[in-house]
Amino acid sequence: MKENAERLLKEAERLFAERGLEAVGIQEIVENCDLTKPTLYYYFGSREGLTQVLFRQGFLRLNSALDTQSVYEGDLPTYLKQQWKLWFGVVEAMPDFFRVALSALYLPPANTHQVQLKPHWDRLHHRFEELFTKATVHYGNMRGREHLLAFSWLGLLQHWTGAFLREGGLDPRVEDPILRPFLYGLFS
Amino acid sequence: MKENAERLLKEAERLFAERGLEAVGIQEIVENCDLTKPTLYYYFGSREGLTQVLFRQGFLRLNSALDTQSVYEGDLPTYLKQQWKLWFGVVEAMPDFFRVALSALYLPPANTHQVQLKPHWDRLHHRFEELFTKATVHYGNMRGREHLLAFSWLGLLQHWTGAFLREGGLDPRVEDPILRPFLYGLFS
DNA sequence: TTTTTTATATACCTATCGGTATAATTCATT
DNA sequence: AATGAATTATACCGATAGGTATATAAAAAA
Repeated sequence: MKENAERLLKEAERLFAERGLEAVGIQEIVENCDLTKPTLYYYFGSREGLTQVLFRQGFLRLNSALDTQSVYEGDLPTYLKQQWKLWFGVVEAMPDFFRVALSALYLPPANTHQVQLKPHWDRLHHRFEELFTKATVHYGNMRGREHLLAFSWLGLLQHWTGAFLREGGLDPRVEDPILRPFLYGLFS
Repeated sequence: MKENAERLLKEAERLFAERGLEAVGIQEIVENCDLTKPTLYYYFGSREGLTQVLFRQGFLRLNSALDTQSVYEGDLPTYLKQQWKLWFGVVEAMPDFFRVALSALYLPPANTHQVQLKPHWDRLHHRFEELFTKATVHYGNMRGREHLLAFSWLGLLQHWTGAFLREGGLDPRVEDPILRPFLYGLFS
């Protein structure tokens, strides 16, 4: 990607993270980059095109990071703990992206940004669901709850990502008291 | 409150819930009520005044509903289950309000609507924290975790409220698998 | 070197935003 | 009936929104 396109994308992400997706205009983005509107429209076509690229890149990086984890092999608690660490590693690496991605989490279905972001969150949910489905081979009692478990797991990650972003980090001592009840829930 | 003021408030809530707080203009609100802008400004002073009244009324009603629960008396799991039911009773009674209140949950701290809504969510968190603090009398092992537990409990409610609003309700059969791990977490 | 493609700027478009000065209307009180 | 307050409408404000027609500059290809 060309340098100015990246600068625009980076600055847009920064501003969106700072004040919200709908509170930042195109004008301000290009001004902060010492560029003009036609340049942004040359690269991204429209405002939606800009946010679309932003979301796609961010979730691609998140998914790639999760992909680095070796395949699940029978020890689900350990696997999830690793995934937790992996997740928050990415949050720490690109906090602005998560601020933006989270900001649209509960937007109404008819909202433009929700329309753009939902597929990405859904893919994550699907990914988790597949994990829990695979795990039913070893944890048969989970059968029939894969969807619910994936949704709860995603909720846990989202909720504590919000906390991470507000407080600039997560006290490592809370990891255990957070994860333990969820892991317990897998077996009961 | 005067009739037209209530109509405006109700219509604003509906539109905000449908498309998001920042995607709806004053003009559209008043038009849908067959009124004009000066009328809205006569009653609410400004756009922020309108949303402020909206949030205040909604959270007042939520808190009032939670207040109907008798004081905690030593059986925390039962108390929380009741509170869960109470909460989702309110969600069902005023879904649009929760759509709006949730939509700003993860907005950046500098965002206007986040600024307006955060105090209300904080008050809820505070309320829950007090509950868990009281409960440490009977559940000493919770001591020192009151803040974390209140935050987790709030997160659980928010997450599943989102699900409720998307799907138009919550399968009562999921209540137990959701609550059980959290309640377990209280003791470990 | 000429031509073509890529990249950026100037200057403008229409629509809408939140908000208001002013006037008219409605309504209760006297 | 006259008065004064409460309520609503007409018509406007400046600012900014997203977006673009057109020209120009820079770089690559011929």
